[in-house]
Amino acid sequence: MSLHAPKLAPRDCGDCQIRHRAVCARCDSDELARLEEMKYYRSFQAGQNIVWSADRMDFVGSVVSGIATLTQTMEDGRRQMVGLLLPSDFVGRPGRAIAPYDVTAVTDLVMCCFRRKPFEEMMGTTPHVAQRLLEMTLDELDAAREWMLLLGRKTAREKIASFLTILARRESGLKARAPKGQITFDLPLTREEMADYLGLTLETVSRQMSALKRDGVLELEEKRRITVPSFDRLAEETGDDADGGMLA
Amino acid sequence: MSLHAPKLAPRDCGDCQIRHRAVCARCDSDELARLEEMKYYRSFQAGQNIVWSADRMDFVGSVVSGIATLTQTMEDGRRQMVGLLLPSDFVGRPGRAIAPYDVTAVTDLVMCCFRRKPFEEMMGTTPHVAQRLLEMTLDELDAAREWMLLLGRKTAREKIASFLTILARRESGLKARAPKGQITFDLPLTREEMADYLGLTLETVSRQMSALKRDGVLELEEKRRITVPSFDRLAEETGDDADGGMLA
DNA sequence: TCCGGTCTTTGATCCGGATCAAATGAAAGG
DNA sequence: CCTTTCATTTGATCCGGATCAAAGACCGGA
Repeated sequence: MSLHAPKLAPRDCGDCQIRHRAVCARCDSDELARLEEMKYYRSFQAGQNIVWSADRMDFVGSVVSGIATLTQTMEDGRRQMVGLLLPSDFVGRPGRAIAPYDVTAVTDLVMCCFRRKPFEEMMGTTPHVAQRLLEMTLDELDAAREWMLLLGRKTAREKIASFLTILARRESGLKARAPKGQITFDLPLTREEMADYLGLTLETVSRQMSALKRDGVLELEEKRRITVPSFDRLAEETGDDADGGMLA
Repeated sequence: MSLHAPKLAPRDCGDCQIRHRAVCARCDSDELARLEEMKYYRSFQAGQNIVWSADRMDFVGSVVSGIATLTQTMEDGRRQMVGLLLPSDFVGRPGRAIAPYDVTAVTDLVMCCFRRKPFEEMMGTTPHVAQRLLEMTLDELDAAREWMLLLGRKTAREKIASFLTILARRESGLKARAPKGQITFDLPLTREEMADYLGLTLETVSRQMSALKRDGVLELEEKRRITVPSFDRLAEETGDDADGGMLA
């Protein structure tokens, strides 16, 4: 709930870059200045809920650091993660007050926010901001549909491999289509959270991780730190065609 | 491929209403006239492919009559439907030339189309069109995420019930939240297509339909014509909370 | 009317992943 | 250092839905 002032001068700080890239790649300096005035920071603790399903969500923004998830839950407690927010990802629904899912910080998290109403007003006067948001939403929709294929048709092993492929790709340079060679990265999620993302149980996730390790597809120094000796070898396990799945 | 002239005067025809509702709820008459000039019609036969995955898609538009599907396919033939297009639904990706899925007519189909390029240009000059498209895309995204919950966590019986609930709701007045009493409608899809939508096999779909019939949740006069004696009874089977799942 | 094809139902069996259960490991606090 | 707690691994068993197989049901065409 607390509002945090940026720690660096606006024009220099990395956060602004992120905000700028996420929201508008083409703002002129006037618009940039208006965005600059509007923005504020919010911090959340690991495990803290940011928005509850069916609650009002009066801001939009992007993740500066940390990880957040979008989840849907059934009455009896069955959960399905429907989105994973990594640094530079955008959250929020311009034009929508109510989110149909929970947003939760899974690690300590800092977000760069804009109040929804004034942001929407700016959207009405600067057409390319609306177009940029449309682009981002289409990207999310593509990702969601790719995920539907995973949830509906892939085996447990393919699901794990697909998930790790996305993380590995993200780690080795933003959006690099098919990274080469060895990649090391941290797992941001517990086995249970991975299970919720992949439509599995935590035991199955654990077993399949062990199996992939046994088969030399990955190495686990610590439980949450992964090395993939060969990205291509991992990608073969996803069931996607060779050029690599998550095409946007 | 053929272009079809509208059968009625533009201002009177039902197609225009559909197009108008789908694309822009707030056009003034100048913009309406521009849209009117741009639009054309295309017909497709049942089973015909409209766009292939990874092919260019040089138009956007809305379904006038008939049913189309969006599907993703893995190399080995596993298929997952990622969208179902009913009359008045919008298709197309302004700003995107390439679709990452197949679009297929499952019945004979008529679409009201606009060429993508000029449509995009109009989007740039009339901000509320971009906003309208953003709204529609957010709706699709919500639906996709709801579907992720279904694919990842629901039982076969719940999947079928959820699917029928959507059709029943759609049948009894567009977007009516929770229709009352008895509803009769046609199944637009074969058992196999339903299976591809729900992440099941056609045998499981058939068995669960039989089970729901045996339990009095639905009646099957013909194989593809369904009567739901009580919408609420059906909704109970979906696993969603009482107010009815697919909240937008 | 019969025939061939497609869609659908139903039965029998199998298997991948869920469930139940227990042990191990690793970090946090007294 | 020991206890507590939580994440993870691993084992044993079960079950829902997949797979394999066969038999209707329906339709259009000869």
